[in-house]
Amino acid sequence: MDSEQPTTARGSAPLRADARRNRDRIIAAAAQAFAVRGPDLPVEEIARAAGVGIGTVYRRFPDRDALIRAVAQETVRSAMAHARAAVIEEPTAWAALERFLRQSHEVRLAVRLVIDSPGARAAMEDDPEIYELRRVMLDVLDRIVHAAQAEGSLRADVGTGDVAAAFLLLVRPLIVPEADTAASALERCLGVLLDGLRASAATSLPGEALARTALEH
Amino acid sequence: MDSEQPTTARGSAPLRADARRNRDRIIAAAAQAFAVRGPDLPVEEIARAAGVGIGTVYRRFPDRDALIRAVAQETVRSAMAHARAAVIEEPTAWAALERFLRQSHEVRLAVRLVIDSPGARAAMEDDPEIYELRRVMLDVLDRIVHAAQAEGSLRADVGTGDVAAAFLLLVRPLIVPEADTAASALERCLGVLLDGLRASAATSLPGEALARTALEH
Amino acid sequence: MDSEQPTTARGSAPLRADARRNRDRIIAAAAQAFAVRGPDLPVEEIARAAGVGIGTVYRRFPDRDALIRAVAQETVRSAMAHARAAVIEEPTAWAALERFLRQSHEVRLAVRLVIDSPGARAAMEDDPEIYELRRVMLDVLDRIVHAAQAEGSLRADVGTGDVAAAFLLLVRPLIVPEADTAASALERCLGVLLDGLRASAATSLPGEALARTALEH
Amino acid sequence: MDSEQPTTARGSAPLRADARRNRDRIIAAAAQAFAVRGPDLPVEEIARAAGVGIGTVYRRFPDRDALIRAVAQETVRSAMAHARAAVIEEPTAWAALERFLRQSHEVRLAVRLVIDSPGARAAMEDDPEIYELRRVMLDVLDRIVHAAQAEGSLRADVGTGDVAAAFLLLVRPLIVPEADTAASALERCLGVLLDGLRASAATSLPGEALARTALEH
DNA sequence: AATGAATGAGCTTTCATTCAT
DNA sequence: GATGAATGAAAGCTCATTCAT
Repeated sequence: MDSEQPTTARGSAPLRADARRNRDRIIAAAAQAFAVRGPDLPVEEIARAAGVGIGTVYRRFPDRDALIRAVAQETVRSAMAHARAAVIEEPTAWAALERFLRQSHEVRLAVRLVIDSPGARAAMEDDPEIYELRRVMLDVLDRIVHAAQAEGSLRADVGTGDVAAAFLLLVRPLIVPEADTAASALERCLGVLLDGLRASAATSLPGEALARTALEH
Repeated sequence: MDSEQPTTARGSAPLRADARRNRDRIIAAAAQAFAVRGPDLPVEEIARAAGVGIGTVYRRFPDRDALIRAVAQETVRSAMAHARAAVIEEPTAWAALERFLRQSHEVRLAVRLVIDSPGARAAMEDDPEIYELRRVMLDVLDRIVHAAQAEGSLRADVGTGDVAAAFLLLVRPLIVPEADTAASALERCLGVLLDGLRASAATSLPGEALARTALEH
Repeated sequence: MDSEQPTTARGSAPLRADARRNRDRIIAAAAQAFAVRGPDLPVEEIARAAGVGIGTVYRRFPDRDALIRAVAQETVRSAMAHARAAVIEEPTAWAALERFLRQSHEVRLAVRLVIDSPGARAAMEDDPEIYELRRVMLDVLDRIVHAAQAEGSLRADVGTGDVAAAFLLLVRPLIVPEADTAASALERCLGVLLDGLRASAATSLPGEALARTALEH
Repeated sequence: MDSEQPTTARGSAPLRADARRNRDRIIAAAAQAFAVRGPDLPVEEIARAAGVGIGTVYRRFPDRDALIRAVAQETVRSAMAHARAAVIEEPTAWAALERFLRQSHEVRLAVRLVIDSPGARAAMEDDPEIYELRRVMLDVLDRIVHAAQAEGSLRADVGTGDVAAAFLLLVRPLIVPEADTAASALERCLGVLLDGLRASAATSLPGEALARTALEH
């Protein structure tokens, strides 16, 4: 489910081995770099981190935004895999939800870039693949939410959009003095949020439940 | 509580009335502009929005970072006022906490700039006034947290640092297709978080409670 | 007829004296540079030639094309003056035509850029001022052509478009080993062309007379 | 007159058949591409048009300029053939001259590249083969001019250099809104020029007749 | 003191050329 | 020998900052 053919294969001939290797390296370096320094760092930095010349980056990705989109796709792709695995493997919908929300660092970047990135916003405009990914992601979450409400574990007054929004809150890097602190702080905030999402904890919320459509284009 | 002396008074002579007016205008325009367009907009844009020449901006603030710091100070200053008012005016500590966390709108920019801005990070380095402000903010929150735990409304297994972290989560702008959606989504997320913070909702959280010191430098 | 107010005044406030001076310098340097090295030379070269920083060029002209357009306008403007003066001052329409075709070096550049530039083509697209100038230029020529045919000096089987085309032939720099040679070769070619344009020299030409409209957008 | 040895044969072994085929394809594609898109298009585009890899282009031609020179040679070579044919086949020297000047289409590119290209100028520097070709071309024209003057059809006050200059005027692409217009405008301009070159049309020209030597290096 | 013009470093992108496959 | 990937120098453009008016 991971080792498919050339990742962006879209009919174009599969890349030569070295090109493929470099492409992967670039995306990995970019993902890393975006995560650490935000989406505004010089492309040259990414090139250096990937150990390639800047020209190589531009041969593979027509411009900076294309690179961002590619990173987003690559990482969301794996986020999807995780999420679907969660649905299948976990015994309860609640557990799946918990796992979904606890998504890894990699997923964090993905979502940030795809759904939520302020800086990379423009990069996503009018990119059908991105829209598609967003839809797929919300689909998965939608299923989890409904199942969890059906089993009575998730409070009934939230919609898929609400949970997605909560997810978005958690997905941003929390900038605090110590990186370790950030990690555990996020873990704990997630815990609090989950406690707040339990059916048993529910007090009233303002407004209407947010449907998934609220976060689609 | 508003007409104190020139904010940056550092022993330097108080500004002439018109100079002071310009300074205020610039900060206001910058705050507005940062909120709308993010922290990356050109200084010249800020000048234009403030209705002054760019030279005037630079006469008042030695460089871009100084302006960012000033905006942060100004907004945090008012955040503090609100928070203290909350403590005094609200009948219960829980209500004060709720109000504190609900500060989102105005505080949002402040906190983003002071504690959380990745881009503006460097701007804050080694600025004693900023450290001071951060400390003050945590002080206020600390008091609220302890009081709320004392009155039994806030779960006992969270520390001031945890609440501050939760606050940080809420403080970021939520980027979704519709601006209105973002606002209500944040309101609702806050509701969920508050439900999760109630003593009654508590299940166990991973790790140790985060002390306020975890978020200080 | 030359020392009017700010040349591109379009409602925007008149430039400060130094800015105006630099603007003029830049246009002059650019005209010179374009004439010598074609329209593809680095903007930085122009800046250097004008004795200003590159930023100054970009402050005045949003991009390279805007600069080309400005040069074109500036020079065509003076071409117009010359042409109108020719109409008024010369005793016969033929003399005016001769003078028009004999246009100076400066005019050469102008026309090349406005009507004929292959490289700068895109720069002119959709620029209403350029269209306007082109129209005006053809207007002037149109009047001369008709008058010359009315007086019987210009052969009757050519249209304004034909004369304009001939003009275009002459307007390009003739690249030959010696610059002096180029100048006199052009003079002599013009002489031959004029001889061919006389009513008395006419043998038949292929196709229809070219109307001025053939060269308008 | 076509199947001579490899053009750049310089003592190096004749190319293998497939290599030769590639070489020809590349030159043809480059000629076409230069004609259509001007001399500034990327080498890679030429490679693509030729249906070969860019590496192959560089194996055949050490650099971009070598390719330009080769294109020039190839096209001038065929221009020469035409011109010589004109001399032989046409009944009068005037007819040969007319045909020579009308060569425009195919010759256009050649001459532009060889004698006249401002951009490709450097590419020609110090290339003995190019000098040779230029000389040959002027030789042919020289013979035509003298013959035409001997038969009394061509005005006596022009030299080979003058006619060559006129040729150069016609050889450039005429940039006008419609491509068709350009073609017929050039035809008509040629007609006018020819009328001006007739002995009968002659009025006086400025300066001295231009000898062929004026256009040699 | 205020203004806005000038500056130039820095980032994005292109493309001639080299080199691994 | 052919291919196309990688390279990096060069050019366009932006914007923080300085300085003349």
